[in-house]
Amino acid sequence: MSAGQRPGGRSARVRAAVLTAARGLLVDGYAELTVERIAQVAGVNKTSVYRRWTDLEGVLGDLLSEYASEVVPIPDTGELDTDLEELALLIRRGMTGEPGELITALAAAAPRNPRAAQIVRGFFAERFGLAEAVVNHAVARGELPQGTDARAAIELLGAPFFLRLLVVNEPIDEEFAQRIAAAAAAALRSGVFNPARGPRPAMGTSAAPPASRPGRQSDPSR
Amino acid sequence: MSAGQRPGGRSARVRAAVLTAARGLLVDGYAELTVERIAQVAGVNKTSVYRRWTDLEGVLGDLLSEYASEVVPIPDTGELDTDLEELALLIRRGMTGEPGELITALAAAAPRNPRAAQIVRGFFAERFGLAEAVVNHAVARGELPQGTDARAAIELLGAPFFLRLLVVNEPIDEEFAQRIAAAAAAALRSGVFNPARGPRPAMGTSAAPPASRPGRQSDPSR
DNA sequence: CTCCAATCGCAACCTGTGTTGCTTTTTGAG
DNA sequence: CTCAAAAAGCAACACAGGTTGCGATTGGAG
Repeated sequence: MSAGQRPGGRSARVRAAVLTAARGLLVDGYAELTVERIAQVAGVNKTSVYRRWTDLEGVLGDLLSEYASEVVPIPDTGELDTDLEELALLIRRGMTGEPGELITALAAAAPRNPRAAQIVRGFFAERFGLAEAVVNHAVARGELPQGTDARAAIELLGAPFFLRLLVVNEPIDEEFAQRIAAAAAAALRSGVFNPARGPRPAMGTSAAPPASRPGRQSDPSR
Repeated sequence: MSAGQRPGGRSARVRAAVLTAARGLLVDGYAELTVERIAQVAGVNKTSVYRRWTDLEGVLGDLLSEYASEVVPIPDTGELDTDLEELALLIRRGMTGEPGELITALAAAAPRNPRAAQIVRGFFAERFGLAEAVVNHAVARGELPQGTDARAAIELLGAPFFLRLLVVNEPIDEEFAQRIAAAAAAALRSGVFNPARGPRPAMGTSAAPPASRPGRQSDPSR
């Protein structure tokens, strides 16, 4: 066996040039981003880009995987509230600036591009999985009951960032992050994510009638 | 000088045909959706579509505005928890099936298409605004303190649905909706959404400063 | 019923994305 | 240094999305 791939000099140079160019163009927004322009800026022929990455989204995926390989320091301050706050601030940093653009672009491509969808899904599956440690530590510490649904809690914590980034397009500042963290902490402590109680919060009064549809408007019209 | 627009017979027929065709194609997913195909299915020339709607996203926007004009019965059961649960189930219904595809498509187009972004933003600004009533009612009822940030609470409630719809692509079932509602209720009661800052026990309600207009924020920084 | 403007259909055309076949350069083992 | 394979460059092309100009239809006021 001989002659496998060959990531030697030029190939590496082309690859680096393309990724750098893509990164540079990305800050001008996804709207301006196109394979041809990337190739042009990189001083490379567009066929090279298409052959190596297939797609614009392939290039973006490569960029994202650089972030994915960065080690994120999952907070472990010894207390749930501060851990959650640190985590929220971390998420915030990963959602603003360049990585934010990257996520936006890939998320936008996802509905039309299965590979892009896969990339996004995989990335956040991993990230969320790591973040669950914050909740699990609190469980181990006795701050939260055993069996707390860490995944659901992390989803609750992360979701508002996506809402602002992808839909509402409002600024994501530190105060916002802090408030989300506090909300997640409150939800966690309320026992909502405890499998034993089910979705019922059981705060005060259990006077709610057991009717399946307690409200008055149940409108099947559509 | 007369003759304004003319939404008479044929125009109306074309419009209806296009929207129906778009709706029909949408269920096969956004990936299959294109102006040319819509025109073809509608039995209409593509130029007609482009002239009237400019864009594929324009057509989608029209479809969405049909939903927007539907009256949504904001829950008012007399209790915060059940109101939130009803609301969450309502959101769930608006996120699954056809409207879900519609939202997905428009959100995906948004980063490249300012008009699409505007449509999505406007739609949810209105919807969220209506939903705030649930929180405000609870405030009026004394279940929550004056000045509770209804908007933030509704964002917290809605966000997880978007996360699942747009990035993680996981099923959005009723149990999920119920749990999110419970989490939002817990966060609300914890006082996280009070302007006073810091978690306070709810229900207390005495130290409310004499704000001139209850539940009205004059300057949401823009 | 008549007639004009609004609207639609049609066909040609422009543009940018992505593909293909082939040539040229580069790499790295022998 | 030599040379075969790998990768990049180049140019022509295919094709879908979108635009434009013009003639044909149609709606509705008079």
